Amino acid sequence: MKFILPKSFYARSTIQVAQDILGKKLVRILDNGTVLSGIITETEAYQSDEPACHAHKGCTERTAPLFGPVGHAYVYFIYGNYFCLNIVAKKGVTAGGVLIRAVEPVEGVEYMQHARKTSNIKNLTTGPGKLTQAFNITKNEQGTDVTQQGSLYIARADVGPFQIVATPRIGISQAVDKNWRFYIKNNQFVSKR
DNA sequence: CTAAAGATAGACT
DNA sequence: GTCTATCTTTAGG
Repeated sequence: MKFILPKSFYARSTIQVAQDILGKKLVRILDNGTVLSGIITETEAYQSDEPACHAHKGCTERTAPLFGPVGHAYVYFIYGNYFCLNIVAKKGVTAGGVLIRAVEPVEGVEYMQHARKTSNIKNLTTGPGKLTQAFNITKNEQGTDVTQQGSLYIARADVGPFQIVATPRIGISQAVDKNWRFYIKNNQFVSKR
């Protein structure tokens, strides 16, 4: 039985969602029917009222989904090589989203190993650019509604209790004093840097 | 039209 | 631990 997180889950403060989405399952259905899934282990919160967010300067063509309805995917290309996956989530701000930084592979591990060209399971999805490669997520997934069972969605997962750790975000030059990066304590599948 | 910077990963010292 | 490839997006003339 699948338990997809409803839109109301994302209609809360971005920071709240970033924490609550930890331990949930990211599911990806490929065109050929292959199922890929993983437990979300690391996230970051971004919202338009702070300078580190892409949407801070206003709505542009790239960031448009962040201003739209919650529960949609926001995918962008960075550094000429990598994609990053975000889920739109906000309340009380004009735009905001949760960056998925890392997941723990569950289903479709063989496909991920092929896509990532490595058999080291701890190197498959432990970073924003890595997980999009492993899950075959590209700009085609831009705007996908993750509250509906389609090619990409997020479901509740059967995981035990865990502790959440908050730290400063990674790879940004502004608002680094905010502890808006969250990950599951003692989980090996988080990006280390 | 031209230029500069960026929510990274991987290779190299 | 440090350095660079690489190209989309965005700002400015």
